[in-house]
Amino acid sequence: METATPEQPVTMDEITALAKRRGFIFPSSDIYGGIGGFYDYGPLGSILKRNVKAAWWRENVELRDDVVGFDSSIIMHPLVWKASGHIDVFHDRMVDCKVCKHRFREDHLKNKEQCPDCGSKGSFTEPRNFNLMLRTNIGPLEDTSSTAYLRPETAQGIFVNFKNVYQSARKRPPFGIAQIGKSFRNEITPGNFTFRQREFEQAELEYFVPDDGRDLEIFQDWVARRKQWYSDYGVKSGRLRFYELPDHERPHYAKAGIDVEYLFPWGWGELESIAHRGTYDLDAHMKLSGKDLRFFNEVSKAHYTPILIESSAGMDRTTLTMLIDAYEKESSIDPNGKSTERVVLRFHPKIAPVQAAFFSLARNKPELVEKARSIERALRPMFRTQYDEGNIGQLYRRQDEIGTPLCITVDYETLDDGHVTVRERDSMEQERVAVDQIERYLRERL
RNA sequence: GCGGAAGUAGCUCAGUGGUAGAGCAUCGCCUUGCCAAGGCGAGGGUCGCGAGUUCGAAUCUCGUCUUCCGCUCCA
Repeated sequence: METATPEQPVTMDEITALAKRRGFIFPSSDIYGGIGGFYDYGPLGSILKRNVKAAWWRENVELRDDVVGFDSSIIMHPLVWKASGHIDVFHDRMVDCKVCKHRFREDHLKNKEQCPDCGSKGSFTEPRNFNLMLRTNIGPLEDTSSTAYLRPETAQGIFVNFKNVYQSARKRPPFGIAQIGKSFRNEITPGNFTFRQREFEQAELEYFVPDDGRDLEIFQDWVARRKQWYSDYGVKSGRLRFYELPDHERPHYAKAGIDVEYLFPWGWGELESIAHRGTYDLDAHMKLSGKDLRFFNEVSKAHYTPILIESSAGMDRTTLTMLIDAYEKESSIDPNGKSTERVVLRFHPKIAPVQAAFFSLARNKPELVEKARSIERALRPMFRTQYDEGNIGQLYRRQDEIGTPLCITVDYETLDDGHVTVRERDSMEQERVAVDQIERYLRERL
């Protein structure tokens, strides 16, 4: 069990408990005992994740004239995975040593009879296939000719549509193609809540660069953009690092690579990988498909394969990061001298599942209830709102725990002076605002 | 995959062979009325699942599944 540290005082127990209690994330198929590596997003979690994805899409597609969006199918032609190398890489034949229980790739063993770790002879199991791609069958016959794979990454859908996209969108390098979608991997050991799942969602941007020597500059520019994005959405800088991959951790064709990592309660974990991939991916598809995916350089009068700068971010991991990073537990002493605790999620207003909650100070006074409900109803088209009623202290705490930035309360005076109380989540400070100004007030703050 | 631990209400747990419980949470009513946990009431569990032993199993036995921790594996 991980321990709380000054840098990351939250424990995963607190996060998973809150996630379930408030309806962010549940184990998949809960009533059947769950299924390892799969999770479901509840009413609040589904909005949170949607908001995270929308924030990524807004920044990397909508606000850029050099990036276009894309959405490819999950199942593709099996040859796609042949060209990408996934069928070979993800198809390792593994043997286990029955004595020391260690597992090895068969093709990595120098001596097929002797275990390199414990020296036992003849202790290996029969080689078994470890296919990390999830498999299915196309058509009703379950024979090998119909085997297909659920994509282990979304990127290949972009590569194989590369020509369709740039021709129809009339783009030439430098330009990017972005996609958010589900991917699947038969992870041997899923774990750490939604961090390592067998079904997960990726946001990938494939940026195609001309052969004019600006590839490393564009790579660095992208890293800076991503830094800014995490910072804009309030991820604490002390819990975020950009790990530069040394030569031996990168593929031979890659000139640079950076992992974006977050300090999770169990340690540093990868959120996103930013990679210089050279011409590797397009070359591979050109070779297997026989299609020409090159451009013509008008200056050098030569054909060239665009260089690829890839950014691949895990949306479930980013959502989990937002949940963990926003989590704070405050202890204070109330006026009666009693120690009291407050759990608050300090979400950025753009990703908070509920942006503004509206209360009636009394639930058994119909005129207050109706007033609060009608204000909430009027603002619902503009903001993510919620109506609630009851003990005011409880209402505030409940909204704190789901990260609602602003609470608006209708009280007895509202009926006389037309003002409501607005209470801010982080400072807990209150101010009176005229009802006819409330929309403008929220617009400035959310 | 290996080792260890744990599965009883939404949550935290009590209950060691004899009619399934508590606190919190949820819902309703009352009360209070700006920073939670005042009153009354209600709903909610084939005790993870399956066999076995027994007159009788949450409890004993076996199997199985799931989760967590550590290792292993893995980008």
